[in-house]
Amino acid sequence: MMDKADTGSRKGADGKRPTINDVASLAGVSKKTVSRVINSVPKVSPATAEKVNEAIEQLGFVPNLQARGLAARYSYLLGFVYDNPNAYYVLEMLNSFLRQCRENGFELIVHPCDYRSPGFTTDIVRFARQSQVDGLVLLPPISEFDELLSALAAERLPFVRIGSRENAHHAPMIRCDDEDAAARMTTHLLDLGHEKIAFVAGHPDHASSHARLRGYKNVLQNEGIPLRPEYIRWSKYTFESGEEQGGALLDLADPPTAIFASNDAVACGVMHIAHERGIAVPAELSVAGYDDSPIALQIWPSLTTLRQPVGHIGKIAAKELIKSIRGEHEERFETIVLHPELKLRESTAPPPS
Amino acid sequence: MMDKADTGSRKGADGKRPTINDVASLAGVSKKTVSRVINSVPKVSPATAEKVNEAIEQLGFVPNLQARGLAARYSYLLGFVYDNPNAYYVLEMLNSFLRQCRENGFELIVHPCDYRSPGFTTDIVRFARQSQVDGLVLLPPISEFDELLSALAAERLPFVRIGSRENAHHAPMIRCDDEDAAARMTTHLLDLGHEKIAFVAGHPDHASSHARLRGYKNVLQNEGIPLRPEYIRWSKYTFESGEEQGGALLDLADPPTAIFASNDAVACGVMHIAHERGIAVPAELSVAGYDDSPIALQIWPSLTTLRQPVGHIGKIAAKELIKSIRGEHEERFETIVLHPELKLRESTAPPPS
DNA sequence: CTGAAAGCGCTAACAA
DNA sequence: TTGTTAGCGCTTTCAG
Repeated sequence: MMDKADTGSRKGADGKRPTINDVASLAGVSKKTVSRVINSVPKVSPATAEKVNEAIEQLGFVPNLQARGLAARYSYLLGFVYDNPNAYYVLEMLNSFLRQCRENGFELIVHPCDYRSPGFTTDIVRFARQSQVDGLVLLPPISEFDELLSALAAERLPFVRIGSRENAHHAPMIRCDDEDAAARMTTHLLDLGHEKIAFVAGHPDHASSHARLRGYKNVLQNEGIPLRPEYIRWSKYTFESGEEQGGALLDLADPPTAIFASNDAVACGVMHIAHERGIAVPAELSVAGYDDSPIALQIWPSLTTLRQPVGHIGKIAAKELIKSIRGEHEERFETIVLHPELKLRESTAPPPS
Repeated sequence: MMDKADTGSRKGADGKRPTINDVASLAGVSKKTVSRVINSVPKVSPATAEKVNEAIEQLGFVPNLQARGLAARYSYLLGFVYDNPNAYYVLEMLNSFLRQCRENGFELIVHPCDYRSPGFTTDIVRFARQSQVDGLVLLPPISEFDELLSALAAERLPFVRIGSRENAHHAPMIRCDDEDAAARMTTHLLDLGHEKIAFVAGHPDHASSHARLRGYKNVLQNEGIPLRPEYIRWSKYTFESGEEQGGALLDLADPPTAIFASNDAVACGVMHIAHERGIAVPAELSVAGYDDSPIALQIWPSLTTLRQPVGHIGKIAAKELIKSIRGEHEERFETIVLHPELKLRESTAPPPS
C-alpha cells in the first residue's frame, strides 16, 4: 500500500483532511464562527464570513458529517427502506427521493429487507439506531405493517409512508387512490363493450392489491354485472405469476374477453401466455395493467395502464419527511392522495363480436 | 410535536438512547471493556463478556456508528456511485453488493450522479469527504473516467471498479469479457447461417460498447466477411434508441437478416419496430441482446442474449472493496474477469431461405 | 456579533 | 485481562 507521508492533494499540514480548526486559524477566528458560517447562521458580519469562506476554499474544507452529527444530534442521513420486487419502481422512487434529499443536504442509506422474516421490525429499528438516520421512508408493503409503525413511533423516529393503506399513525403518508383508479380502468373496459372482465389481483400482502380489487368489484356491482369468482385470481405482482394466473383464466371453459392485471409485470405475463397460445391481443383478448412502468411501452402491443407518478411521489415524500424532521408539521400529519392517470394504448379494444 | 419527557421504550434514564456508559455502569466494568466486547476483541474473559452482553441486551444498546467512526477513523459506510440508465442492472447490483456489505457490518450510501456535468469529479470527491465513506464502488460508465480515478487515488480513498475498460489504476476491478462474449454471439449468428448481421452498438461513453463492437468486428473479419458500415449503428443503450436504430437498419435497401444489439433494452426496441412493421421474429429477422435482464424472458419471442452475472459481480465487488479497505490486498490489485453465458432462446433462428 | 469551555459516544494508546 | 486518559471534529451552552 502507499506511504502515508507522501500526501496527495489538499490535506491539513499533517497529511490529514483539513478540519474546522485549520479553517479557524487560517481565517483568524474561532471555531464557533466557522461553524456559524458553514451552517449559515445569520449573526456573522459579512467581512468575517468572507474571510472564513476564503479559508474554506483555500483548504478545500468539507465538514465532517459524523462529527457534526455527534455534536448536534443530527446525522443528515435518511433511511430508504424497501422490500419490493419491482426494480423500476424502487429505483425511480429512490432517484427522485434522493434528488430532493440532496437539495436539503441529506444523504441516503438504503435498507432493503424481508418483511416475511421474523426479526424484521427489530432489524429496521436496529438499523435506524445504529446508523443514526434522522428519518425513514417506507415503501409498500413495508409501510403497511402496524408493528413496525408502532415501533418507529416509540423510537420517536420521524418517518414517511408510501403506500395504500391508511391508518392513524403519526406520520405523513403519500398514497395513490388505487381503488378509484382501478374503477376507472374497469369502466374503460366496460365502455369498450366487455362483459367478461377478469381481474388478476396483486400480492395479498400489499394493501394496493386489495384496493385495486375493490375498485374492480365496485364497478361491476354498480353496473349490475355479477361477480364471477373464477374471474378473480391472486398473483404475486410478478411476471411469472401473471403467466400462471393468465394461463388459468384462459383455461376456463368460458374465458374472459378482457383481463385487468394489478400491475404491468403481471399484465405482461398475461400477454406472454396469450401470445404463446396464439391468442391475439387486443383482437381476441384485451389486457390492461397498472403502473405505467417502462415495459408498458416496450411490450407489443403497448399496454393500456394506469400511470403512477412515481417520481412525484418520491419528491413529495422527501419533502414531507424533511418537514417532519424539522418539526415543521402542523398539528396532524396529512395524507397526500394522488390519482393515477389512465393511459389508453394498444392492448385494449372492443371484445370480439 | 410530542413531549420529550413522555419517553417510550428502552431509553437511558434521561429519556435518551443508552450509551456505552450506561452499559458499562450496569455491567460494572469500564467503557473500554464494553467497547472490546462489541468489537469482539479477543482479550476479554468469558465471564466479563457475559455480564456485558447481558447489560447490552437489557438496555437494548446499539452502538452509535457516528461516534464510533469519529473515534476510530472509519465510518462503516460505503458509497455506491452510479449513472446508469438500466434500472434492473443498478438495483440488482445494489442488492447483491449490499447483502455482502451487511455481512461485514457496512451500510451503504447511494450516490447517483451525472457524468456529463462539469463538476462531476468534484462532486463525488466532496460526497466522499463529507459523508466519510470508507470506500466507493463505481458502476459503469462512472468507473471509466480517468480524472475521477486519479482524484480518488489522490484522496487515498479505496474504491472498486465495475466496468469494461481496464487501466492501471490502483484499485481492484471486476469486468466482463465483453469482447469475447460479443464474439461468441456473433459466431452463433454465423453458425445459424446468417451473413447479413448488423450490430447496434451501445452508448459510446461506455467502454463496454466498444468492446462488444470489437468482438463483433473481429469475428466477421476472421471469417472473411466484409464489414458493411451501414450495418453498424450506435445507440444509447435504451429502448428508444433501439427502435430508432433498428428502424434505420430495416430501412436499408439490403436489410440484415440478423441484428445483434448491445443490450437487451436496445434489442427490445429493435423487436418492437420489427413487430410494428410486420416483420416476424425470428422467421424473417433474428434479434439478439446482451445482459439477460428480466425483459429478455418477458418479451415475445424470448430473447437470445448473453447473461451478465450481475448479482455475482456485486458480491465480488463488495468483497474486494472491503478487503482493500482493510488493507488485505497483496501488492497489486487484481482485475477479476467474468464470462457472460450465451443464452439461446427464441429470437434467433436460421435466416429465411 | 464573537469566543471559551464543555462534551456528543466512542476508540486509541498506553498503563496497570 | 482490564482500566485510564485523551482525544476524533464538530456544536452547544453561556459569556463577553
